[in-house]
Order: sequence, then C-alpha cells, then structure tokens
Amino acid sequence: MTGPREVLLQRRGPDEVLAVVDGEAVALGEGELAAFVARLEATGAGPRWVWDDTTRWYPSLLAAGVRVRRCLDLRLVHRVLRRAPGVDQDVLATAATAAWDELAPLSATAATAGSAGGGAEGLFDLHVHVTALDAAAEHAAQQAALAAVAGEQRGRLQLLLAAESAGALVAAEMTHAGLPWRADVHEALLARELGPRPPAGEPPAVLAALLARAREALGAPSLNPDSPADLLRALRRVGLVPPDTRSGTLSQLDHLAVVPLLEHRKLSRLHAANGWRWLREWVHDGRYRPDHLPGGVVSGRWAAQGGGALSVPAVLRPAVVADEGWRLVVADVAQLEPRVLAAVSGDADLARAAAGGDLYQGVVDSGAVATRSDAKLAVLGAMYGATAGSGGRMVEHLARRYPRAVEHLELAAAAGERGEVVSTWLGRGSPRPRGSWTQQAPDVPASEADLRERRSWGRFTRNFVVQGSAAEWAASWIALLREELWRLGADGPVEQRPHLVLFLHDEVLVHTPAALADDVVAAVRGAAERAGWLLYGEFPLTFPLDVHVGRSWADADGG
DNA sequence: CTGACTTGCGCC
DNA sequence: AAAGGGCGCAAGTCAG
Repeated sequence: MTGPREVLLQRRGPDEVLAVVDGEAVALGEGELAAFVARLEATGAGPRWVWDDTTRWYPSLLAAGVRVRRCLDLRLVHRVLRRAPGVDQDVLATAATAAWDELAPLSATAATAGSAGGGAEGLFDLHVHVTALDAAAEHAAQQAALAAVAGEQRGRLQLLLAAESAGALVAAEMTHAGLPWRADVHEALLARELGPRPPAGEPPAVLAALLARAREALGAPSLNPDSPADLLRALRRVGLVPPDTRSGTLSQLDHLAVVPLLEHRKLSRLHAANGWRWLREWVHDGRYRPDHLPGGVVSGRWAAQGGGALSVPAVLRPAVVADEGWRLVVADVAQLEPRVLAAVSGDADLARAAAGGDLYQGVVDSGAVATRSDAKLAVLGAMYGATAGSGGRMVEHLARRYPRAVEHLELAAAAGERGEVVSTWLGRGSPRPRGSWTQQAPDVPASEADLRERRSWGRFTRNFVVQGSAAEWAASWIALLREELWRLGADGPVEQRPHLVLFLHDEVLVHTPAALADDVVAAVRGAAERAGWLLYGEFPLTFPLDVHVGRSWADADGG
C-alpha cells in the first residue's frame, strides 16, 4: 500500500490543524493529530511531513509515541537558503520573509524554566505566533528558489536541506529520550573531587582548604580568586606581574600559591558548572534532556542549550550509564576536519595520507614534517590560520607537500579578507561581515584595528569552509544512522529501540539494548561509509571510526 | 537593581 | 611584538 508523498501541516487556531495531503486539504483537531500522523506514517514509506518548525510539532508527537521518518523543516531550510550563495533571493522572497528570518525554535528547557514560577502555559500559547506564517506559501517560494539553482549545485543543496531536516528529527528524539544519567554516580564523583556535599551557600571543603592555602601563600586573607583584578593585585604584591590570570599563564610562575590557585580554579569550575546544583536542575528521572539545536552555529554545527550539553567534562562521563540490560555505543571520527579538507579541496595526496587511519602519521610518512605532533600543529595551524610560532612554520612545510589543500584554505581566507561570502561543500554560505573595514577597498591604507578585523574575518572564513563542510558530513552521517537504528529495533517507540542520545560534532552516543550492540556498531560504521559516498562520490577517502561499546560513556570512550 | 560586556575554561 | 576556528556557561565588572 502506498500513501501520500507529501503532507503539509499548518496550525490555524487553538484546536485547528490543516493538513494538506498531496494537495488535498483535511481539517483536524489538535487531539486527532497524533493518530492521523501515525496512520499515514504506516502507509508505504511514509510521507514527507512539511511543517514550519520541527520543535513546534514533533515533541508532542513523540510524547504520543509517534515517530516520523522524513520531514522538511521550513525554518531550517529558510535559514540555509537565505545565505546560500547559489540562491536567487528575489525568487525566495515573500511578504513574510522577515517573519521567517526571525522564527526561533521552541526551547523545551526555556519553557520548563519559564513555567516554574507562573502557571502552565497552554499548548496553543506556544503556537499562536506561528499561525500567521503561511507554511504553504513559504514552501512554494523555497521550492521555486531551489528549482532556480543550477544543476549540480542544486543537488548538493538538496542534500544539505534533507540532512538539516533529518537533524531536526534527531534533535527532538534525543531530547525526548534523554541522555541516561546516574545521579548517584555523579554525586560520588563530586564527593571524590570536592568532598562531601556542603550546606547550601557554602563552598565544598576541598575548595575552602585550597583557597585558604592560596590566601596564606600570597598573604592576602580576603583574596577572591574568581576576580582577575583582585588576583593580579595580590600577585603584584608578591612581585609577580603576569599579563593575565589564565591557568596557562599562572602555571609558568614560580610561587607557592600557584598549585593551590590552579587546583582551586579547576575544581571550582567543576562545582559551578556541573556540581550539585546542576544535577538538581538538569537531571530528572535518570535522564538529562538539553535542547539540541541543529544548525545553531553559523558554520552549521549544532548548538545545545541547557546545562552545557556539548561540554560535559571528562571526569563526569562515568555518570552517563546505560540502563540495565542496555549499552552505550560511542563512536567518533578520527581527524574529521582534515579528511573533509582533503575532499573539498580535491587533494588526493592528503586523502592518501589519511588512508592509513592516522592522518597525522600519514603526513609524517609523506615526508612533509618530521614528527606526528609537528603534523598536528601544521594541519590545525593551516585550518585555524596560525601564522606565527611553530604552527605557522609547520604550515609552510605542509603547503609544499599538499598545495591543493593549503591553497583551498588560503583562498577562503583571502575571500573573507575581501569581505566576500564563502561556501561549504554542499553550499551553506558564510555570513556577511560587518564593521568599518568592509566599507574600504583593500588597497586603501587602513587603520591597525581595521586590518586586525579583516585578518580575523579571514581566519573565520578559512575555518568556515572546513568546519562547515565537516558539520554537513556529520549531519548526513547521523541522518543515515538514524534510519539504520530504527530498522534494528523490532517495534515500539524510539526510546525502546536503539537510539541516538548525544551528538558532539564528530562523535555520537547510541543507547541500545545490549543484544543489538554489535548491530549498532556495524550501523555506525556503515552510515559513515555511506555519508562519505553521498557527499564526495568516488573521491577516495575513508572515515575511520573509533567505536566502543560499554556500560558507561567512560567505559565506551576508548577506555 | 538589570543588562551588556569581559574573563576564563569546559567541549569539539 | 604577537599574531588559532566554533560554541555555552558562570562569575566578575561596570554603566545606567
């Protein structure tokens, strides 16, 4: 049985949903929606759901146990098309363009925090401001703009838009399922690092002792180590004049206060960022549920909101523990960005260096540099725009052996310095620069400040083409993986099958029944291989993964 | 008091 | 003389 190919959903009022099923309008109540979606999803391959914004539709469907296979997220598509260099903005424009520009995703964490003091918001209050947006009109304008893009470029953009929309589904499913988090393990780790949980408002015993030692060593009984100005004053009184108070700077100093200061800083950060308060605020019923925001970063990387989900410190990763009878599969791509650089620049030599699994070692073996750490410095320096120090010198060696890759970066940097837009492999455009330097011709003498900003923007566009292209490879990877994981599960909702629980730029965590862990490992590898083929076709490049299966993130993370 | 900015550091 | 990209978050600082 084949079902409809495309269904557009539009909210019309408090309990009024319009579904346009292959062009035919059907009116629904909000309460009928989940069953309606489930019924069509069960026909054939399922339709492509077209809606204004996944965060406004999918969470309630997931809560009702309904998963969809494909969607088109008009908000995300709009944002990509608005900046894509290949798109004719006149074709894309509608009367509502500015409103679509401003449409922001609904945040589950913000909604929860906001309703803590006030009453529960009605569901419709969250939707009311988008009933005015005409999804059908926007969809038509987007498709027209896409149709006007030249052939190969259009195909790539379509890949990007599909990956972006699939990412929106993954993001909602990850928040729905949550990252398994053992509060008891977390508390034991905090006790080990910081001492027993202190009474409210008091510092943990370990921090208090370290602070006392630092104050004693500096003869500054009221020192606030969190205040750079205060700390600099105290250091100056004992004859030390560091340029700043960063840890790396302080560690160069020869003074008794240094050790307790650095230890205090490290642990007070743990306490402030991921301490007992964090645990109470963010972990409920054994799950941590931040908001995941596909395309939340200009480069196309995902952002996250709520508890700093993308920087879970390594010491706390043992608290991420699979449920009883389940496992975590942790997979990360080795040296994703330089591999992507090889592909987007068409540098077959760099691809060959990557073929052995360790790209940096391959660079050494090619004779470009002498040691692996030099290779890493050179590659990272080229991608980030290092011009001085050992990084800068190493880049010159790299350029001799891999001219195409390095030239690709230099061209991106030069374009940025001219104020031009650069583009990722699939066609995501960089933002236009702002600032006084953009008003001047490059050959006119500029102020020091303008020159600095111009070079800084060049470093940004240099990195944009790599970071952004890597982000779209990774987005394709998880989109393909999501499909494979769904097929592995026999039945049941997303959270009862193998499912993604975290995505960290080039790393994924999958929560899976133990019996399926090996299948998940194969799926993760297969998806990476298919992503490479999907984006780069015949270009001979591998994406080796480090994959581990374990009970906790720490067990499964190379340990 | 709030809000904007700075400093510093966790992650990739 | 120094010169490295992207984030989120907490705490301090400072202006209004």
